[in-house]
Amino acid sequence: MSKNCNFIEKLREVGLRPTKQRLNMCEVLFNREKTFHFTINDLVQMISEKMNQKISLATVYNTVHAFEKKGYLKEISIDSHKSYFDTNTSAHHHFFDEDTHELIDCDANDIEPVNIKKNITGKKINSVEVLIKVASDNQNQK
Amino acid sequence: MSKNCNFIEKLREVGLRPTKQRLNMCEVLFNREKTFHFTINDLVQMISEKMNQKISLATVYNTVHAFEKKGYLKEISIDSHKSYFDTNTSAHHHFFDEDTHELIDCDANDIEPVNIKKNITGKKINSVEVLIKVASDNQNQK
DNA sequence: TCAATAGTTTAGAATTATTATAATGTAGCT
DNA sequence: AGCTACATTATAATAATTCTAAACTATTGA
Repeated sequence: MSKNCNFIEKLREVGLRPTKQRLNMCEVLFNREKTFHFTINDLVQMISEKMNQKISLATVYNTVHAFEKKGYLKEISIDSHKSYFDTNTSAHHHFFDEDTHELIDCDANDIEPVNIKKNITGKKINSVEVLIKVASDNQNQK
Repeated sequence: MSKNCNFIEKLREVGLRPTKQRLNMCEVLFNREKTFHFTINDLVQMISEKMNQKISLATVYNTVHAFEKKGYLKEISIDSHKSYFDTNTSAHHHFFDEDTHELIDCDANDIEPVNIKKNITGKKINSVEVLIKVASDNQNQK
């Protein structure tokens, strides 16, 4: 339950009220060792299970976006039909497994810093993201 | 009109029938100097103008996907709400202007080859894509 | 040249992901 | 306890995309 207190703190800090739903979301999202990648649908499922009752889709969308705006979650674009989110909000890159549709973090030393020689005049670089798509080695790959 | 013949050839080669609609799409897509980035909606607009009559959305979707499957177009994921396509199907990277929502090609020498030190066992790398998000330098950026 | 057929186009319906709405509920303050 | 502002909810609305089935057209071969 002490972690629960932490989540209450966390939510307060960013100006979100610690509601039952949000605390359950926190548990699912942040109470884990490793980075967690998910779609909204995944999350609705998992929270519902944890609460042992249905949570509204709208709540999950709203809250995920609130977390995102506050910098607790990061959106990742891989394919245009689904939004993936990442609990690791630091700058990092990804592998995407085209067979399983799974996202895997690269850590900083898996990949050398990307060296960009050109820049767009009057614009500043906000982010640099590398996406490495992988698939089964042997058989016919799509 | 000779370019039109080329397009007929091109389509035949990949097993697509050269219909009025597809030839107009070819004109819009491939009859240009520089790489072209577009969304389906952009394209419907432009083809309709060229034909001086409405083209069905479904036709554009079908044909874009046919071109994509045949390797004439490449899809690029930037934000999860829109699909962008690119007439440059070679491996290359992109700038995305968050102010104007414009995509800009990097050419090979704008960016040093990305050096990946980790690999996922049993998987082969299909593609490595870098997306550099840029926005106005001066004022408040989102 | 013409008809058969296999692939195409089309409008509109269906689907899916996401966002908006408006009523009801709840946290935090007094 | 009760007020107020913010949250949650079910449902409706919107947007992008895909499906469907009927009408159409390019190609082939008689």
